[in-house]
Amino acid sequence: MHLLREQIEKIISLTDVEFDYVLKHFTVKKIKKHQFLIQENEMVYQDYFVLSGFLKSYYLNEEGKEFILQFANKDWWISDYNSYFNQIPATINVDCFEDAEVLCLSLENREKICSEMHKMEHFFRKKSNSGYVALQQRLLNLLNNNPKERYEKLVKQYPLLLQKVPKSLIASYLGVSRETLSRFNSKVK
Amino acid sequence: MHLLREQIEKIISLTDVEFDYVLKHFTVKKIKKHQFLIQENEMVYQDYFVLSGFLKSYYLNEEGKEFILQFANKDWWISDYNSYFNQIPATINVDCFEDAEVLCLSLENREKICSEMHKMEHFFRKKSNSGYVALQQRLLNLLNNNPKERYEKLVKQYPLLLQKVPKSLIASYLGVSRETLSRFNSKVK
DNA sequence: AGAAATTTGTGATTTTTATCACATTTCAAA
DNA sequence: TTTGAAATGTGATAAAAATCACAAATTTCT
Repeated sequence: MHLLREQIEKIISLTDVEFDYVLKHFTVKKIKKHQFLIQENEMVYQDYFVLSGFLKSYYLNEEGKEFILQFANKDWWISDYNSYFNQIPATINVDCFEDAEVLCLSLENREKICSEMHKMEHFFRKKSNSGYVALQQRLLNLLNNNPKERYEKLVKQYPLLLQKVPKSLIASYLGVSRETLSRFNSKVK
Repeated sequence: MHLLREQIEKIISLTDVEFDYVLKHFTVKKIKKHQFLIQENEMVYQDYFVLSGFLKSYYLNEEGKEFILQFANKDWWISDYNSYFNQIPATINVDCFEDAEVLCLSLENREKICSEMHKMEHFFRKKSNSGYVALQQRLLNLLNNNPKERYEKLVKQYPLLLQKVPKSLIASYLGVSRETLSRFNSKVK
């Protein structure tokens, strides 16, 4: 079954016709490594559903230091949601670090299918609720745990991430310097 | 106009009859200072919309250290959303630090009005989206800025909060020790 | 395959912030 | 109004993590 349909049907059920109709509101895009989907200061017209590959969203501060907001592979959504929802220029970047294929959903199309299909509005509400809860967990983890504990939790939760993603990016996701993170591996008690 | 209606009508419009119907799904509750709305390990049956007073949600770690997730006064919603949405025991606490009056919305009633009124599902989706974006901003602020910068941003964004809320709670919201935060006031060069 | 670029590991040092200790002030309740 | 409890300020010290510097390893590109 289509990856997107699988995700949607975890929350609501759709007939073939309905799913085809939903899918018609997406466009497909292929991106190569190092290519940008979203760049700072530009408008954000799409939310992206990842079919394959690996992407990241990140903020670049004044000194050029990178802070990872999110990684996304198969079955994840990624965008600059502040810019997308509020139609203001992006403050974060989204780029590809492993050739990817994504489905693009414009804000107009999102609102269109939400207003035409109550079920789909329900789906997106549920997704948003889950996203909120997940972000809150991450915030709490950041406040409550020290870098080593955060790293260990991440390893436990997403062991495969460590294979795919350079350590320096993991560090910037966890809010630690790459050197500090590197020392955790050697000093494994 | 009713405080809740005002908030809802910023996103959708309701007739008097419709609003009354929505409101019927809430119950009113008055709480006194130091009273709990949600306690760790207990089930969370309600989401709370604040009519007046001041509440906070926080996580208590093993050593008894408190991490503030959220403050809430008039016009804000507060709960343990992970527990509420997923019907699992609470991991955070919500208590009152200034006598308050809240509207309580059970998960069943929330889902009921969402399924009966497409408009209300739309409202809650939009609220959830905004909440997600706000949390993401806070996360980024935490990753990117040092304690002093975080404090200054907070003062700028919510100047009145500083009057109402003890400094030690502000510190724990910002993820800093109260001593470090206290030194910012003196050393305002 | 070989060169160049990127990523990673590790020591030495500095900086930042937490922690501990205690005095002072403010607040709340009897 | 007194009395105890909370909250706040501040110094001294300790601990954690960042930064800097450079070598080694790995990946990527041609």
